[in-house]
Amino acid sequence: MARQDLVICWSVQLRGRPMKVTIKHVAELAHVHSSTVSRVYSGKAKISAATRERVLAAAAQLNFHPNAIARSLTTRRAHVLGMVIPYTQEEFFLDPFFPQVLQGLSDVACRQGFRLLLAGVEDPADEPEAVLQLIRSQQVDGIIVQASRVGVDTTEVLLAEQHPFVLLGRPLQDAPGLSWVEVDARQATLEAVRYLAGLGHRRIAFIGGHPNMVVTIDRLEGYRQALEEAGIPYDERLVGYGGFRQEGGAEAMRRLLAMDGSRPTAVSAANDLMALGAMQALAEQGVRVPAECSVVGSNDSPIAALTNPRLTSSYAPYYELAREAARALIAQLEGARSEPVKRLIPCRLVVRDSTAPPAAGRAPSYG
Amino acid sequence: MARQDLVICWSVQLRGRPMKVTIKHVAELAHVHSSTVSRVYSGKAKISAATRERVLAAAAQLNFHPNAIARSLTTRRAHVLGMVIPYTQEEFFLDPFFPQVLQGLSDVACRQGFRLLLAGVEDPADEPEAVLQLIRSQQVDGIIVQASRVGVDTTEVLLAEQHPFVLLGRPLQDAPGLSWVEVDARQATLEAVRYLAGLGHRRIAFIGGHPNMVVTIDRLEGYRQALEEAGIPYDERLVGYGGFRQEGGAEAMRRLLAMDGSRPTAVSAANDLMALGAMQALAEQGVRVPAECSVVGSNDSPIAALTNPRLTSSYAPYYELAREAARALIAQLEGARSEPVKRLIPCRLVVRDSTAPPAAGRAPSYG
DNA sequence: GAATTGTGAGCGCTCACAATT
DNA sequence: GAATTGTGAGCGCTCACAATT
Repeated sequence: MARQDLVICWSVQLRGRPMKVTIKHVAELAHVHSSTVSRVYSGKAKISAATRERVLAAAAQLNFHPNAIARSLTTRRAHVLGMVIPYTQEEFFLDPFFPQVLQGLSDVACRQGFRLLLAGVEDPADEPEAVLQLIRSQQVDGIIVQASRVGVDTTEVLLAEQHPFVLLGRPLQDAPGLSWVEVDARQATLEAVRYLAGLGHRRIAFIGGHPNMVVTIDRLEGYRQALEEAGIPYDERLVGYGGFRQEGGAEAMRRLLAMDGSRPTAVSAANDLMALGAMQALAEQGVRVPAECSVVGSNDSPIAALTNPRLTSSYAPYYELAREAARALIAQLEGARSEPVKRLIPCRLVVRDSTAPPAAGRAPSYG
Repeated sequence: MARQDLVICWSVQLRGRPMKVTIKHVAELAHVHSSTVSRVYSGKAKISAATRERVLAAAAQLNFHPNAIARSLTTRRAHVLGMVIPYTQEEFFLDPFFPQVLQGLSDVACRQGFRLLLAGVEDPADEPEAVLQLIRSQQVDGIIVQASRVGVDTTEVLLAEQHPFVLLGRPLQDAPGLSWVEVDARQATLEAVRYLAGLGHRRIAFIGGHPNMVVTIDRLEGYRQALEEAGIPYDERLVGYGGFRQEGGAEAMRRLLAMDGSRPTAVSAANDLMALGAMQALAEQGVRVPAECSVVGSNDSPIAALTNPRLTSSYAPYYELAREAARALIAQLEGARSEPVKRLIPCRLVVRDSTAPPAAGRAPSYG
């Protein structure tokens, strides 16, 4: 190893930064043209074994490593997928959504030779702007956009400017060119409530996150469909919202418990934190779970198996969701004219100990 | 808005990819030289108000956005911090460590104009190689390296090649030039065990993660120090390892419970999952927590407040840790010759319901 | 003629220096 | 002379084409 050479190279400075070994230095040492060195590293061109070896030997001697930035500039491909993350939003990092999505994205991206660029935004209101800036800067070839965090106007600009992107979440308004992937929240809530009805419950409450979110609309649709199937009339007093937080779930549950005489005997919550909040509120009032009230969560976060009683919850395959998103995005990047992907991934109810048939003694009253 | 112009621009293709609007197009339209446009966007140079306006108007008309890749190539700065993530390691994504670290990194990075590049590795054994490749490719200006995941050889290469990097975690072997940040696991365990001893416990067990990890060595040191302070002799039979997983914690606890006559009355675990596993094993054997055995976790993950009984745990400030790491890394990048940072961040014991004085009836026997 | 290698413009910026007002 | 703008080489690669064996 020519340590000496390296030190000499490093001591050369340009604009205050150390000069790096380039393809030209390698070419010189190997007595070939720089394009030949380029061919060895780009992989696709055919190079004689002898030349390749000479080049690689020279590269090793000089400790040469190709500059990905320079390559990106000429190929117009960064091999990077982008995502904007609202780093001030605590709940974003508490939810299993975030780590599972990043794991799924890394997985597919890495296998296909892509990396992930995360751009933080302090103010969630800046998220649409950050998305546009990131993709326009050409640092990323495509971008994963969280549908619930940008408006229709942003997706319109992305489409108009022909940027490759995939929405994580179903958009409020679909459009022909839009690609999106989402967990099937409607089906998840449908199955959860259907399961509760099947156990014999007739007064089943629903605790959603934020009323205006698409996922909430979807869940509510599943809820109503399950009621209809079971011949249970819809009662809007049994619907509450907890903002996806534990305390919000507890408050919603307290309001539900305040309706004496027509209290629910079961509740389906839009995430596990709110379900835990509901369990907490039930415990406060001395209502036993599941004997006197069944509770079902959503998304099946790791905590669901650790609570007491262990929480029945519908598993949301966020990992798989992210993998689909990355696949769809890379397909857009590689494929000439690929069809937009619009995909709902099914959830699966995981039955544990927080659900049981209604107590015989507590006959539900029909509104 | 010259939509028409845009469409014309886009229709121009180069090597199969759409031709983007560049600084030259803007210069032409604004009747200035391209370097003037560059000055407007680079910010630092002084430009007359009139020229700036003309340039910005032209840029807006053409929907121009600077190419960050090209800028990086000339300035030799990507304004990106890198990190390698082992995406096949389930526990990595289950632990609060990962989301909290990413939140902290995003926070500091974003405020300083940096982004985060994540490079996935399938096989954890490839992590050192991936770290070197990422930083050598010049896609990132500096890199956050997880100390427990690379060897001394990797840090030596990073130092020798003068790459800016900060270790997340205390290295096995420190070196003069190394910068690292770590949560003070020794102090955390010291306080936890000191607290248990203060409650009157004399047979206190310790459940570590993996025996060979630096963090485990640190915790064990804190454990022994606390015992010494309390005048309790060290008994190696009271030390077990659970691999940071719930089931591992349960198994370690079962082994501890098998020592009849000299069972521990308290246990300190190196993370909350193992503490929960221990609680599960205790429940299996009908040992009540905390009445008959106290349990302390580590890191204070969100689940700690949700278990039954709620878990006493030492809070590990991973968010702050990541912020320190990012700050130290950016300081290296900006500062000429900054001192290496070697920083232990204190943890804080959060007392909840899983700890109590030992039961009077169960007199501990002294090994 | 087929396989391999050389040639040199170009990717879209920035910066030192020169020229202009 | 001070403030602003133009000039053009250069960052480190790749790719179409030409030249060579």
